[in-house]
Amino acid sequence: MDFARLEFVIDIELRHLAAMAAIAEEGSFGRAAARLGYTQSTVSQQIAALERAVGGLVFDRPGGPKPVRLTPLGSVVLDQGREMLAKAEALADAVDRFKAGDGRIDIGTFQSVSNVILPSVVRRLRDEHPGCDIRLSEEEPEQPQIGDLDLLFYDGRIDGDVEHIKLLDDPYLLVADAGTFPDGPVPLEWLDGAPMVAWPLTCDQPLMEQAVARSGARPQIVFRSAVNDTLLSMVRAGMGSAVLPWLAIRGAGVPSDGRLRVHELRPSLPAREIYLHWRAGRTHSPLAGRAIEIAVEVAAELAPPPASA
Amino acid sequence: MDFARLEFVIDIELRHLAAMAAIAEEGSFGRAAARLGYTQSTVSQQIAALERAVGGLVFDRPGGPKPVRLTPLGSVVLDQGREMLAKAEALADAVDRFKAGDGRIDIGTFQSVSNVILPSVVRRLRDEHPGCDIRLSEEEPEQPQIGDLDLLFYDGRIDGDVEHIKLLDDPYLLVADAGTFPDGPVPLEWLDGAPMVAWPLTCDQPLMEQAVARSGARPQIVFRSAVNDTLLSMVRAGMGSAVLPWLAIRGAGVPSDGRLRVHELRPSLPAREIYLHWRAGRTHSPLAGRAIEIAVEVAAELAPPPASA
DNA sequence: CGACTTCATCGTGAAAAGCGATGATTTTCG
DNA sequence: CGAAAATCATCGCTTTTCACGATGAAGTCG
Repeated sequence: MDFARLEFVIDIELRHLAAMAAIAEEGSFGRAAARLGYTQSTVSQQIAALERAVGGLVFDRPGGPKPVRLTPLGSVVLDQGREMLAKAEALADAVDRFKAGDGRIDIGTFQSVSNVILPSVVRRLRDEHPGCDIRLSEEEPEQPQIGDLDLLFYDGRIDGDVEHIKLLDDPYLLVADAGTFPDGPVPLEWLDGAPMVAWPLTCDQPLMEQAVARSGARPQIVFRSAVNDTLLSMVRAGMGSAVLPWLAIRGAGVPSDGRLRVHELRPSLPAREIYLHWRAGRTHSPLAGRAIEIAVEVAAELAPPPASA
Repeated sequence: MDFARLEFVIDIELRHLAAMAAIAEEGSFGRAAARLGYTQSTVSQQIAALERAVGGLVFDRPGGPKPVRLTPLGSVVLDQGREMLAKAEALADAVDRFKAGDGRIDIGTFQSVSNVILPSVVRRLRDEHPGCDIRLSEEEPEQPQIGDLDLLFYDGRIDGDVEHIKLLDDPYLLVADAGTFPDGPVPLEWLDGAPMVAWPLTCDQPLMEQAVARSGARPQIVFRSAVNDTLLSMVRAGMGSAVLPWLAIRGAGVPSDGRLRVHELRPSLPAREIYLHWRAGRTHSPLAGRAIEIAVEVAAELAPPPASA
C-alpha cells in the first residue's frame, strides 16, 4: 500500500463526512447537528476542518433561512465520501457478522481420522452459523503442519508452537471374518503369524504395530491400504484380520455386518489418541472457539464405553 | 443515509487503519511507525484505539522478535479497512483532479447565440483540460433559467439570483442581396416598407425590432426562421433583406459570399449584448472559473471593430 | 543467564473536540 | 423601512485525545 498518497486524506474523519452527508440532506447545519446528536457549533467546526483538509469550501452558505448548497468541490467530496461511509458500514457489518460467529474457518483433517467426528462437527457448526464458511483440507505430508489452519485434527501430537486438546481415546479392536476366532476377547499372541490387512505406516499406525510387536506377536501383513472399506472387504474375503481403531470400525458400519466379528484384544493395545490442535498464542475467531467446543461434545458422545464390544 | 449504523464505526480513524495496514506489511509496530513517521508508542496506542473501536484484538503480539500477526478479527477489519483506504485515496485523487480543472461543467446556450463563441471556448477548455466533462444544453423556455447550470450564455439579462459579465456588444448589420442598396451605410428609414426576413421574436429580437420601429421605419417581415442559413438563402433569392447581429453574419461566412452585401445602418441600432451568467453566491469550480476567463478572451478576440464593414 | 528485540504503559505538553453563548448576516414580514 | 427570525461563524472554556520520550515487561537467541 502506498501511504504517501494518504498524506492529506489521513486528516479526513468519517465523522466529518457523515456530518457533511447529513447537512446535504437536511440543507442546514443546525438540523444536521440535531440529527447527529451534536450542537450546531460542533458541526460548523467539523465542516471547517473538512474544508481545511480538502482545501476548499464544500458548502455555500447563503445566510439566513436559505438552505446551504454543495459547491462543485463539495459534490466531488460527498460523492467519494458517501462511498467511504458505505465501506465503513460494510466494515461494521463484517465485524458484527464475525462476532456473531459467521466467517471463515480452515480445518485440517488427516487420513481416515475423524471421518466420523468431523461431519457431525460441520453439521452442528453450520446449523448454528448458516453463514459461515468452513473449509476442510486433507493433506498428508510427512509431518502434519498447522500452517494457516485454524484447527487441525490429528491422531497424535504435533510439534511446533501448538496448543491441543485430547478429544478421545480410540481403542484398537480386532476385526475378523466370522469363525476365525471364537467370540469374545482375543489374546494378542493369537495374532502371531496370523495373516492381517492394515493401514499404511502413517499417523498412529507405526506406534500400534510396535505395541503389537512388543507383546511378542508378529502378524503377517498381507495387504496395506488406507481405505477402510477395502480393508474390510479383504477381511470378509478371508484374506486376513485387521486391527483397527474403534472409530474406523464404527464409521464403516461393521457392527451391523453379518460376516464380520469385532473382538477386544487382551491385553488391549494403547488406544490411539485423537487430538485437536491450533496454533499457540493466536486469538481464536468465535467460530473456531465454538468449533472446539463442538468437537469436544461430539467426541464425548462418540466415546466408546471403556470395555464393551 | 442511515447514520445510526455508523455508531461505532465513526470512531475508526483512517490513520488507525493505515497504521494497521503498515503493521500487517511490516510485521512490527516499530517498523510501521518508522514508515509512517510516528513513534512506536503512538502506533501502539493507535492500534489500541482501533481495537477498542472494533471491540477485539486485531493483532497477536507474540513478544520478542517474532512478527506480530493478524487475528481472525484483524483479517476481517483489515480487508474492509483496505477498501476504506482505497476509497480515501480515490477521494484524494478526485479532489486533486477537480482542483487541476478536470471535472464536469454544465453550460447553457440559447438560440443562435454563441454558435461562434462557444466552439472556441470548448476547444480551448478541452485543450487545457483533456479530462474534463463539458455538457452543453440548448433549451429555450420563455424565460431562460440558470437551473443547475454552471454557466449560461444569453443575449440579455436574466432575472433571479444571478451574476453576469458582458462578453461583447454585437452590433446589428443589414444583409442584402447585391444591388438592393448602394454600397456603404444604409439609412434606417430605407427599411420602411422593405421586405425583410428575420429571426423569431425571442431573445433580443423583439428589442431590436422595437428599436427599428422607434426610428419610424416599418419593414415588412415576409419570413421568420431561427436558422441563419435559411434566412441568408432567402436574402440571396431576393426574398428580402435581413438585419442580423454581426456574430451571426460572421458565423455564416457572409463576407466571403459573392451575392450578399453587408451594410452598416445609420443610425446604428443598439447592439445586442452577449452576457455570460452564473448563479450568484455559488463557489465556482476551477473549470467554471477558467471557462469564464476563456469566454472573455474569445469574445475579445471576436469583438468587431467599432466601425468597420 | 544476559544481550537484544519487541510491544505496553506512564507522564507530559500540545492540540483538538465539543459545548454554550454571542455575533454577524441574510431573509421575511408587518 | 425596521423588527423578528433563522442561519452559520466565532469565542472562551473544559474535557478529551494525540503524540512524544522514557521506562517497563515479555519474549528470543546465543
